[in-house]
Amino acid sequence: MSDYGDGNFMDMVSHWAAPPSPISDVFLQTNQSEKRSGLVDRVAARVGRKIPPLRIGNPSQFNLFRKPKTVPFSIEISPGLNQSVLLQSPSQLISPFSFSDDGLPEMVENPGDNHANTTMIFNNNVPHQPMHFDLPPQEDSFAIPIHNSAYIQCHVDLVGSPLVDSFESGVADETDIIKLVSLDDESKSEEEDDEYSQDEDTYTDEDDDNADELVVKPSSPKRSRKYEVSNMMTARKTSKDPRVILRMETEEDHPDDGYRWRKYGQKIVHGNPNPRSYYKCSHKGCNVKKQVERGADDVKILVTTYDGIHGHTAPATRSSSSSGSKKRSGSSVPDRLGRPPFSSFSAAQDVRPFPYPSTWAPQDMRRPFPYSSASATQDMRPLPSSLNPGVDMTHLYMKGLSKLPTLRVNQNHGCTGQNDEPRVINQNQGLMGQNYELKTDHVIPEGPEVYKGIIERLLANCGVKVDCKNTGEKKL
DNA sequence: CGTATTTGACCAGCGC
DNA sequence: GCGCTGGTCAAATACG
Repeated sequence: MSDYGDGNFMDMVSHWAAPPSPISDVFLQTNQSEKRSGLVDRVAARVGRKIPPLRIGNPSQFNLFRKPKTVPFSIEISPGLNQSVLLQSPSQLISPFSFSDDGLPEMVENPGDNHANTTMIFNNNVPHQPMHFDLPPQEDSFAIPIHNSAYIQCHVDLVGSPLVDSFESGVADETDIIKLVSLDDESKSEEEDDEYSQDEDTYTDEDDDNADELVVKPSSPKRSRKYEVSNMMTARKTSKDPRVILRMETEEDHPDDGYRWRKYGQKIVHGNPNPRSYYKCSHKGCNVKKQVERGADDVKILVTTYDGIHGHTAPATRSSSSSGSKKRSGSSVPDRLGRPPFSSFSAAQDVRPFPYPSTWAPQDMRRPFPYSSASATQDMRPLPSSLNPGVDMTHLYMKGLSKLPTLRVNQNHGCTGQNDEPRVINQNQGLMGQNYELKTDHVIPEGPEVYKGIIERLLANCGVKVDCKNTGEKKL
């Protein structure tokens, strides 16, 4: 990817908006880029640092994302925007399948907000039509292995002055930057670059031959690529279930998402020294699976891939949801670094070098590791993350909500059992970005709701309607 | 003893 | 057909 240099947000914005394109035009037309310009400065001033640039996935980071034919789209979320924001403002979640008739997102401002607060409203009434949209130039792109996938990158910086806690009322979206990223595999991306440098017309996409597959076809020069994306519903060829990929920065190897999982396998996959763990939902009859692995280049990043939708409610108790184990994955014991059990968001930890031996190259890449990535007590890998190892999705949710003035609520709601921090909720903003009356009995979504909300809204933005009720059915 | 994890083996898909 | 790879199975093992 291009280097956004000093991390200045405007570098990214200009980079993004530079080539004339439908999306960039929209941005410019709505003057949002200008507003954001000021926003960035204000936010940066508040947090005492520059807004980090959007990160475009490093193709070498996740071998998970290598297969070119399985590239739908990618969404990256800037620091300060996490799962909770998706729940609060799902309209911010962009899908290339959710554009209006002209293929463009409709930009609006949230009402009742003095700050520039751009969200995107999509017209989902455009089924099964090829859509054209321009994407920001990608110099690093990567593939997601299954069609109908969403990719979320959540940076959760809890060190020092947590970004999400640094904002004032009503500015929940100031740094909520979502970026569509075209996906492709590393090698192909490189090839594209070469070809673009020569003659864009020479580009051919092997996926073009497959009408059933989602096609992300560059058809314009590198700096202003136009992509054609077939409808998602017809793109679903190889995946039976919707797949959502979550990327988040956390030390915990198996963050609690509210469901109980049984680990059934672990394997080293090509291109990633970190093992991938395979989990199945422990609920009887539920076929939801997930894969958890660390990024190849950045072990701070935990990549969780969910396959399918739970057709049941989450277990009543969440304490056992983390791997479902009694102790192995629990955080009540010192972690692999010998650190004390998780109790709260803590100060920064030293960044530690990742101690994989450089010469380590097992003949059989499958199971060279004597540890389980899902077992914090057994997995002795030090992780160079500064995050507290006990962060789970509920915590992320809470941290996200805490962007706005906080309100103590009944701690019985969504108690994780992992810390005693008072639960806080967003006073001013509801789940849909609407203003709420101040209430004191808001139920804080628990892990299942967080997870479900993310999944549902991801899929909803992809044009997939999901029914997560107890019927066990799902509508696609 | 029940439950969950570990891990070697196996299978299927894909590319050559 | 063969090898590679990702995904899964299931017996052994670990733990409370």
